[in-house]
Amino acid sequence: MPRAGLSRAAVTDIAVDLVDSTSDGFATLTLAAVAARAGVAVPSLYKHVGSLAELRRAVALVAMSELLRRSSAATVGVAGEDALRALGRELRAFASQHPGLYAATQVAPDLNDPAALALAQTAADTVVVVAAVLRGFGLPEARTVDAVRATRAAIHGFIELEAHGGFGMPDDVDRSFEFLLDVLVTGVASWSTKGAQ
Amino acid sequence: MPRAGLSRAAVTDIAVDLVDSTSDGFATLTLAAVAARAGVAVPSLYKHVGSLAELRRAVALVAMSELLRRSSAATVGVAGEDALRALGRELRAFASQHPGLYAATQVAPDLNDPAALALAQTAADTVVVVAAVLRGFGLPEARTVDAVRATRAAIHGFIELEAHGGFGMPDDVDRSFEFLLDVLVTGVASWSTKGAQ
DNA sequence: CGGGCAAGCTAAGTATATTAGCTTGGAGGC
DNA sequence: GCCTCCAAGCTAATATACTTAGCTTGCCCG
Repeated sequence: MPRAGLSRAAVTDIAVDLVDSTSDGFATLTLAAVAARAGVAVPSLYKHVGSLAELRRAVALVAMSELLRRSSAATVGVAGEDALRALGRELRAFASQHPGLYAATQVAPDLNDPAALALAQTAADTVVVVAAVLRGFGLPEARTVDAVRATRAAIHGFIELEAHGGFGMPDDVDRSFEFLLDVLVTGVASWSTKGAQ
Repeated sequence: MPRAGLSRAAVTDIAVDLVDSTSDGFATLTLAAVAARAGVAVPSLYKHVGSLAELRRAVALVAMSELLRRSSAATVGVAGEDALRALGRELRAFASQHPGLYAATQVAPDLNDPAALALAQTAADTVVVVAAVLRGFGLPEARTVDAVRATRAAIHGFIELEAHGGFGMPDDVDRSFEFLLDVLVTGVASWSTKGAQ
């Protein structure tokens, strides 16, 4: 029988596809599903991947990289309020189009894993994008970290609640998200002026 | 051998204890652990509980009830900005003191489960508390739903990121949370005046 | 004191990850 | 062109889950 010709990258690709194919794909990812898709017995996967947890972190890295790419792309050449709104809308769009991958980006980077460095680095890079977006608001240096955290929290929380059916009747969720962006813009801007006094 | 004298409530109590004893207790809850604690074989639990999923929803109901109780208690007799801040701090404190139970409150209420009604109702009640808190801001009627969602999203997102180690260096997370509350208060207040014009 | 029911049990089936050890396809050296 | 060797595959086995089926028996109620 011919060999499948797998590799770590090929296995990760399959896992990414599976995760991306359903909304809770990341939580329900199994080696059995990956092996079936690869046309291989389950233990064979261990030739390419150390464990299910490691595979999940590999998927997380792919997902986080895509999140970073889209965040950057959506905010180049835009500044201040417009950039913040664009970032928020892009993140929500990504989560809506790829709920499984968005869930994967929330994995806690495990240390003592070689790929953990790359994952932690990519995660840090996405935070840098948020910080860059907020730079246009002229916040006092000491408040930048706070503003980054507040921005991430607000957008992530909205995405999370929306994805998990946390909003009862769908009273026009788009408008609610725009409201959230308004609150963020107004709130952050107010701090920037306060701090400037 | 004497009987353990279990009941649905007793089993749920044990599960709640287990969930509450570790930070990721809800995700790692197993029937094996519950049975061990109860001094009973695993299949015996099915005399009291339909499935692991149902038990998790029972735990979710307990957790959500406690969240509702504390939310209400923290905001009675307070109004406007103070109420919003008190609500936020209380939710974060609850999540910090009972991370397992907080995670349980995020379970999606499953329909076609008798207990689902109670869970959905309790969840709705907590939303009512948020709505009541925001009433003091004099928002236009049409924006109330948006403001409730933005408030829940911001606070929940912060708690989630904090719990999952999403904040790199702990630059004083308390201050960041206060910043978030400032942003919320300012942002929501601005909308209330805008809407009044 | 006896009947019956529900609370417990064991046994078995399914699904999952993981480890150990074997087999062999196929590329690279001679 | 053949042979060697290694890694990519395999089967077998272990461990941990949930769940169902069917049996046994403790114990309440009449």
